[in-house]
Amino acid sequence: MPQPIEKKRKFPHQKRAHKTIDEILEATAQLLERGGKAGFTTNHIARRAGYSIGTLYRYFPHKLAIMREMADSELRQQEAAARTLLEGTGALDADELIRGVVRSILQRFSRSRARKSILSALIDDAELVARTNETHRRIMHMFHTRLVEIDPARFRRPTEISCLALSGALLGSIRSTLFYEPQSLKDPEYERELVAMVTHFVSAREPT
Amino acid sequence: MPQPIEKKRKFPHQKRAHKTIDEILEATAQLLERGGKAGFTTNHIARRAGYSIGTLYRYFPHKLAIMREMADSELRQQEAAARTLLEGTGALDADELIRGVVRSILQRFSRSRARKSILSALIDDAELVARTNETHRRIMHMFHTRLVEIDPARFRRPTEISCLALSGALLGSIRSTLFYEPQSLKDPEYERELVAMVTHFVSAREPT
Amino acid sequence: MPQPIEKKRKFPHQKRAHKTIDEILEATAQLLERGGKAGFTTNHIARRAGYSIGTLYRYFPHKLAIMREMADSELRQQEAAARTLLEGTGALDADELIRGVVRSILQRFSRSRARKSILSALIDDAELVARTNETHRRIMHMFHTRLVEIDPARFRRPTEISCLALSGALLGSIRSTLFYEPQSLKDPEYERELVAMVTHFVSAREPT
Amino acid sequence: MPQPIEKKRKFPHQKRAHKTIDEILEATAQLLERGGKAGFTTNHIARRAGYSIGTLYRYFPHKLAIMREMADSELRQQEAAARTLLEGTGALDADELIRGVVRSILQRFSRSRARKSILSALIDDAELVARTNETHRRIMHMFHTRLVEIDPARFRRPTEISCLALSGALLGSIRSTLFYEPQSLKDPEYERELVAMVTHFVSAREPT
DNA sequence: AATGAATGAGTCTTCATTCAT
DNA sequence: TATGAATGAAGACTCATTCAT
Repeated sequence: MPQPIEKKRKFPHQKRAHKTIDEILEATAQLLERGGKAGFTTNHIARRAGYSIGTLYRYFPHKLAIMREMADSELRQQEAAARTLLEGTGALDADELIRGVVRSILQRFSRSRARKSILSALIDDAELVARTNETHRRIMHMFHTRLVEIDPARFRRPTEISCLALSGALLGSIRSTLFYEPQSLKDPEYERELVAMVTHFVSAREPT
Repeated sequence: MPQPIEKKRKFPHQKRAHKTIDEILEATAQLLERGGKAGFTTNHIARRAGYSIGTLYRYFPHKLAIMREMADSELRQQEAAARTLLEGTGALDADELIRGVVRSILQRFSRSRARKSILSALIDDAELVARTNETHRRIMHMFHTRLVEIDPARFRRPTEISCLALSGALLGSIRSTLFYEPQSLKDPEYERELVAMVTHFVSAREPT
Repeated sequence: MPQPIEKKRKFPHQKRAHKTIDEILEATAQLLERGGKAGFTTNHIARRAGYSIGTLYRYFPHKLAIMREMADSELRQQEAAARTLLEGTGALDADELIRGVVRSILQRFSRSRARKSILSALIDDAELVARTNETHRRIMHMFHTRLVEIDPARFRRPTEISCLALSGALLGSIRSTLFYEPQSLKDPEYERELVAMVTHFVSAREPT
Repeated sequence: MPQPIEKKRKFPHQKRAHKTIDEILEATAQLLERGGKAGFTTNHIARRAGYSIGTLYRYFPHKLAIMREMADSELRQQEAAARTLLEGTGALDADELIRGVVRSILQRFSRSRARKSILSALIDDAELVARTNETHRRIMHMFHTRLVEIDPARFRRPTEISCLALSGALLGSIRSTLFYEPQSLKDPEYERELVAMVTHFVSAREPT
């Protein structure tokens, strides 16, 4: 899957277009869900969405654009969920917040089996990988900053690198578990492990 | 110990086969290193290895088998490196050991850019993903066990799930950094972050 | 006089159809002018003309019909220009007339870069090629006949074949220059070459 | 037909390769001959050549390359024929030489009906058009120069522009006749017309 | 055993044309 | 009458794999 230049597709008056686009994205997710990247072709997507291949290309300039839209949508949802959590919990204490974050991410991943395939599809597209990591890092930064606000003595200050390491660790752990032992994603012990890891990670370090 | 794959690995060695197989694997690695998945075809591999495509198919039944052999070889090396570290450092204290582990993994990843492509190329193969995760978990278990031996009071006991979480976190963080900010892999601060994370992860937990 | 094509051209004019048809033809010409055959699609034509693709197909049964109408219109203009030249210059001497013809054709070609694309787009259509050649031959015949009227002693009589050869030579030379060295089209020396060629061609031959 | 970048195809030991290539080119010519550009697809070419589409792409990096090879081969033959004529006729007088040139070109065109389609296929490819025109111009220059050698008093000196005009006129006339009235190509009167045209064209001009 | 020419199913993408609204 | 969403046949090109030599 190369990365052609973006072309313009003029969109009709956003009404029925949205429906078609959503159906195409839905079909893409379904297709990715079963079978992964095998058989993941534009023709299959179109067929499953109930449209012709021509229609698919009316709304997306190329295959990669479909995946990008999926991923962007996912990232938007993740960021929105993070903000909601942060705003709705002004009163929460730090531990509850940490638990909330971990749980929120875990739920998101254990809910949709498609994510797994999306992730694997993503991996070919450098731009998407970058966008994803950047978003995750930003979310982690938001949380970590909030924790410091809540209890400046207990938590260390976030840095670029600490957020990189943390988001990588948290998401990476979830990702590999998703592939390897998806059922563990719902195991309370697994959640506890992650919470502990995050907690220690963001805590102020005693000089070693 | 490379051998023709999926021929039930009859005997340990098969004379000159070794050499050919190694050269094919080497060519595969090189090809993946520059160019990633683009242009990564069986014909290219054969050509670069200095053999004909027909010869390549004498030693590997299909492309996936080459990838699997590569990955297996990599995993074998990783496990061997881990054992060496563990054995050669009987006298090391716990902190040194942790630092040694992290450093060893970091070096392995920052050395070869090929791993990145290999990772993405392999992610489609469920069996390989499983094998990889299993190995990493086993390695983590070995280390964690050793730590407990060194200082039973300071470290908690490893569990299946804790090793899963830890290996996912450690490797996942490195993986996403590799894709997103490969230069950070050599940043001492990044190493410190990982060391701290691992240290806390394996430490006995104070009641929260 | 554009009309819906291949509907047997019932009546000379059909109210507002004229305007739409002209706009479509104009859009076609513009599109061909920039970009040539690349991106030259019915949808682009319709969009640029400010109509929907459906509307375009109300006025033209298929893409080829648009091209034909364009070409026909061009031929009609060429023939009209030729007649104007012939009528308006009753007093001109023969050499002036020849120069006038050559200059008129050259100007027509160097004015619009679209002709180049039109030419190449039409070359597949045997009927159009025939129509074009026939028209050019007819025009040449008109001129040659007039020259004989002006000075029967100096000029030989036109024949079917001589007009074919002459129109082919004149237009062919211009055509290849248009493709290969368009700037030469405005070079006075080039014009002189053509004038000389035509002059000799239509002159009475001394016995060789 | 876009113009992708040339890729490299490593050629096997020129033995059987040549055969396959020739068969592909032959099939291309045949296909172009009947049906012109309609149905002129890579798959058709391969099928007609008796090979699979994959084989075709083993020898040609893309469709355009096939046509370029055809055209180049044609041009090479034309130039070779011209040189042969020039060398073999050191003793010929000027008129015989002119007649020889015209006749040689006419024969070449009336022999192969494929040329017609090649020409039309060519027209999309700016590079080929340029190459073709350049070759024709060069050939004309060779002839014109020789004529001056034979009889410096009778013939004017060739210039860049005169050769452009002449080759355009000669080939252009033939081209349009080929499309429009191919049978005239064998008409002695048509040949005489062309000979006269060329003769006058290269003759020294009396001051007008 | 080695070679590499040949295969062809499968992939993405385009675009003229139709037709329900 | 106008619209534009939808269609789908068709085309260029790739690449894992086979097999005659």
